[in-house]
Amino acid sequence: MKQYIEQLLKEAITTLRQQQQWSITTDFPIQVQRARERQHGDYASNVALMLAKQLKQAPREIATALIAHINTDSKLAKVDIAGPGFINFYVRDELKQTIINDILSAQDNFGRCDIADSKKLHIEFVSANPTGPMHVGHGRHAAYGMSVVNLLRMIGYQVHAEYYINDAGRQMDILAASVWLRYLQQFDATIPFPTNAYHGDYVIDIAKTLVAQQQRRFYYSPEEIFTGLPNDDKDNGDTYIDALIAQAKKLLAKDYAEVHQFGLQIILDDIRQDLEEFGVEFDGWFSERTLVENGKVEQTLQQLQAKDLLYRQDGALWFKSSQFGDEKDRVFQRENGQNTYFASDIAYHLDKLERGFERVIDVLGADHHGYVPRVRAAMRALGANDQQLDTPIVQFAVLFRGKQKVQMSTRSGEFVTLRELRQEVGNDATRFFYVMRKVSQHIDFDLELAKSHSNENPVYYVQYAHARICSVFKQYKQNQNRPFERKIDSTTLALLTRESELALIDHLNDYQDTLIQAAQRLEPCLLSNYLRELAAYFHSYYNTEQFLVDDAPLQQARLNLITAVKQVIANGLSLLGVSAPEEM
RNA sequence: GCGCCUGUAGCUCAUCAGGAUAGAGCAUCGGCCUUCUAAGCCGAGGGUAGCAGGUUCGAAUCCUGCCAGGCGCGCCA
Repeated sequence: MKQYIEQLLKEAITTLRQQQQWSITTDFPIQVQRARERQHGDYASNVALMLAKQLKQAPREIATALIAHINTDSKLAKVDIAGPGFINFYVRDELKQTIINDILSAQDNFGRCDIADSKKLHIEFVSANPTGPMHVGHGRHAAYGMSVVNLLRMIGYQVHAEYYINDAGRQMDILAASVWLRYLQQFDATIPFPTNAYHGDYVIDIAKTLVAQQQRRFYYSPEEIFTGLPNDDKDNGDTYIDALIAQAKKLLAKDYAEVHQFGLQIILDDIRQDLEEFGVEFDGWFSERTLVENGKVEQTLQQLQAKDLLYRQDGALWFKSSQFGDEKDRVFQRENGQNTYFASDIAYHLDKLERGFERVIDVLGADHHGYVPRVRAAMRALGANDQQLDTPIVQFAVLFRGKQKVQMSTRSGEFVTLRELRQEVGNDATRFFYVMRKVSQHIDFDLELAKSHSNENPVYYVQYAHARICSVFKQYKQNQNRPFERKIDSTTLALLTRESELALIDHLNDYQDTLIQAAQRLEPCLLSNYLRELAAYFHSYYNTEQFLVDDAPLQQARLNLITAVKQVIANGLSLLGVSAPEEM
């Protein structure tokens, strides 16, 4: 409808330009918005106000001229001028009411369109280091990313959702060393555990499993391990743990990879299962290590070298990212000959484009926002168009217990896992809560509050509307013999004339626009807000009108209206990964 | 110091790419269950939109400066 009105305005302007020589720029953005107040009609446009300056005419005059050239047809009841020069459009009720039939016939697919023209899109999210279980910070990424994926699919994108596994870096070596040390402790409890190793209990569990499977196969005596190492790690934890890793690699030799892989696999399986239970599913799991092993990183290096974009300084190999908008150059290869994480990430982004994706989205955490310019720089340097890349930044979800901020660090083992959060609050409330706010908003999540007042979570408000509608139909089935007719004719629909009914119908008409907006702006919160409003209109309707009335046609009309509402609630919630319960 | 994000009712947040009278929930107060689920509805109070300028017919929204909070600024990932 919005698009339709925009078209009408466009045509009117074109006509006026031809007839009266309106000298205005050709590509004039025409804004049509939903009118905020009912008395202002259904849609409003500010074109006249926008054109006033260019045309040097009073906005109301311009509006009058435009209205005279608008082809009002069967869709519009009235077009008029209001206030300083807004043009208000009133859509015929008959037309609005047809949305009910549209919803009832499209059902689960209601709202779907293909304005994205089936373009191939790659989205990467979560991609947490597989060094420990998912915590509540990752949860926000998972919930947000999955909802965005669902929304993008609704508007026609062919989406490939991917999890990038950082299985090649130093963090993974620290994990491997941590597992090994915990394993050794099973045989000799006096073996010290470094400050900078991974302290979480899950590492001990992994180590115990390793003992059960391999017995003493990876055991070395403390003398063998600690001779030559610094006495403790108090002064320089990083140097100490690196020395320990080197020692592990030396002693375990080929077995090191096995210990490394063992820890990685268990954690990755856990992450996968956790996400799956949370309703978050990826189409691909992409290993950083494969990029190294199949030479993609090396190829990238050569490409950069061929373009003379690498230079050596202080023993390291630097990429001239500052030539492409980054604030300074970045290290590609370290002095010790190892490639940086950034190196494989360039190769990864190149690989995404080579796979034929026309649009690439990296969902990043607020702590990685500084990373964006260098990725863009790399893309541009290698001849790609960085306009294809979107990088929504997810702000932190900070947990509170009462007034106390919960510190979180995977390394120290102090964190609330996503699993714990899900168990305490429930999947539905957790998913909804995470996407209720704009991604650019920090969220303060008070655990005590979430647990004690979980019924106050807005998700229940929306779900309750759905359950209430289901309950009406249970009642209906008990009292009526004839089956419920889902489709209805325009005469019956015309019976829906109450204020609360028209408000609901208007809101149903906005569903698709909401999906499009939410998908294009990568903001699922627009959908969650929409659903809360829809539920509010419904609850209000529920309290003012009776659905199961004696007047059969009216009952028919109302039951169809609420069926449509139920369908839209279910559709919207499912895009957010939230269930629509039949009773509560 | 530099960069990114944020600042709206007592609290948590909306305000749909600059629009018409800034709205919800929680909390407070007052109503509504012999009729479809009261996890609901109706109503009241509560606002200098951080502060100060600027652009505009029009600013919570855009620009500048300042203040406050979060996050970055590694040959970590």
